[in-house]
Amino acid sequence: MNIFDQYLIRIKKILLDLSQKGMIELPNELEGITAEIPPPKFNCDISTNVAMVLSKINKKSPIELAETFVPLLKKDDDLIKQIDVIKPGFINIKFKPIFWTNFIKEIIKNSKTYGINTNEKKNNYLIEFVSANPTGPLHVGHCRGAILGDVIAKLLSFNKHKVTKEYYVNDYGNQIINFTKSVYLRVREIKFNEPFPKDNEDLYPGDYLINFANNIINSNKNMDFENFEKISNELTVLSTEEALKLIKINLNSLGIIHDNFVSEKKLVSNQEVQKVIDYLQKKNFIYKGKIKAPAGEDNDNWVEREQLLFKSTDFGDDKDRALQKSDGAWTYFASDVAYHKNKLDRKFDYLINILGADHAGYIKRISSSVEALSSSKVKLICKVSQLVKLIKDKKPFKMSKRKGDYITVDDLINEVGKDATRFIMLNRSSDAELDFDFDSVIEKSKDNPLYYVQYCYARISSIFRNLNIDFTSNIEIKDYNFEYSNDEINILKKISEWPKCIDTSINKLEPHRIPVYLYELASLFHSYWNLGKDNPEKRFINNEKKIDNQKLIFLKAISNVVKSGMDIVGVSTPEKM
RNA sequence: GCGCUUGUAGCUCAACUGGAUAGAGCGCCUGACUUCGGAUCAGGAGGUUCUGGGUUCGACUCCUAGCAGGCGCACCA
Repeated sequence: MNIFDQYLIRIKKILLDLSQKGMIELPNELEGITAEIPPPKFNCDISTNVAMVLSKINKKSPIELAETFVPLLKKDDDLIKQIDVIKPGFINIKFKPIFWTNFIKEIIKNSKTYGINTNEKKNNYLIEFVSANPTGPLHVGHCRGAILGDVIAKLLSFNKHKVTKEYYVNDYGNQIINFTKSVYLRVREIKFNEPFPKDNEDLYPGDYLINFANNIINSNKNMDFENFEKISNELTVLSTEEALKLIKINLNSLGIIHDNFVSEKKLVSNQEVQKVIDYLQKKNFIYKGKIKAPAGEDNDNWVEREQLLFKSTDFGDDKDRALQKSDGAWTYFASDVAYHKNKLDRKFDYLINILGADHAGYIKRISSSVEALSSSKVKLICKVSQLVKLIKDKKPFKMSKRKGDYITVDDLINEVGKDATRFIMLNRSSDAELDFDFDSVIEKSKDNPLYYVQYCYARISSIFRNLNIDFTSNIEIKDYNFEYSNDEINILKKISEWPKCIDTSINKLEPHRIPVYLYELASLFHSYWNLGKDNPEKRFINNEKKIDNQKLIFLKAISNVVKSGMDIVGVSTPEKM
């Protein structure tokens, strides 16, 4: 029920008809022709650029061309009140009120599916996000990408695509060795009273390691904690398990649940890395060579080494990338290539990765590897979530792991709450840096757009409460013999944009459009609500304490869309606030 | 030095895959509560969309050359 698509299809049909009759020239592709939402000032419901797009190829002025389309559009369509041709060549369509009665009838009947693009092919998606190192709790920096990934997944699911949410666990490599050592030293601190070396930069200083150590000691009474060499493998497993447990709790408090956790270590031990290297070697994407130092930096201690390299420059990367360290261990990149081979083997239609801004430089090489592995058949879509700039006391707040003064997901949820965190982190484009003003979010929560949208839903719910009508049940209206006023049609128009909003959000993977849309819808609703102050006719509940059918489903239609939208964002819609 | 990315009202941000006279919130000014919930609403002021060129019927959007901020540029992950 996307009215813009419906009319676009109708327009294209008219064009093909005309072209068959030889009355018009068409380009090979009709892509540029659109049915759009007109700016509010034009007092129309749908506009199309068809005449302007076709003007050149037909050697006619857009206005002239538009005039020939108008009667054809009007023909056999008695829902159209008026069609205007405006300045540059737009064709503006205005519907009769009965159109909107039909419209609301349709979307109430299909309230569960309204907004879903039913014409679109349904695909199988894999989305990898968060994938933070299993060395400690999540902090605010992880939050934005986590929410971005989760909402993209929700969006795709809403549109009936199949989605698998995955977390890649980097439980292999130097970081993990350092992490395990750190846990071990905390164990020694507890058991043998040896102070933890605070000044060693390789170690993880956070106090949470004390908890990890305690948990490990308590549940492994028979372990020989005296001898690190003996227990290091087991301790690594136990330590990363502790960290993952904490990370999962953090994710949960954000409302995020992954379907799979894929272990890097397992990929290595299953020889999957070795296999993928062999595979790429056969395809000539791997050679032994040296990497040059980057220009313009102090490279005094740069050592050129001959090592195994992947030819990512074949795909536009600025240098080839190392796969193996000098001690023979695989680089992070090598096992990630194996991981992506693993993804490809599972036959998804699309692979999506959500990365933090600090890993943006990594995109070229990993997407190169996917191209090489899939013979360019599968494209890896990488979405970067830009940094969150924390503001505290009106000043930027720098997090420092070493000092331990960083804000964790826990802190954030406790102070701001899950819903506000999700809504605010999502309320703007992920391409732009985000100012997250801690104080203003906490203190002046009234200014929070989340509450503005929730309040709209709560107000509608309060009407149902006052009328003793079950808000959550479906409403059946038999008599649709009514027409909506201009104020109401304004809101219905906004509701008609909902499927378009979903479409664009998915096609561009820009979920921030959802909260932005919801805010606009809520704003129209609040305006309408306040009209009732001066004009009792505009109130929902009349003097007899009853409500007209047309107003009842009008409210229902609005609340349905708000609910769908808030579900996608992953925040609650309380009936009372 | 190179790569990626951002630059829109005083501040924080939108702008529907290139559409029309660029929109919101905050802040500032003026107004609306014996109300279906004021966590709301109505109105006002505020713009050379960083700069210069180009493509186009049409550019905040695309190309190009700059400027400014952010991120990255080892065998870290």
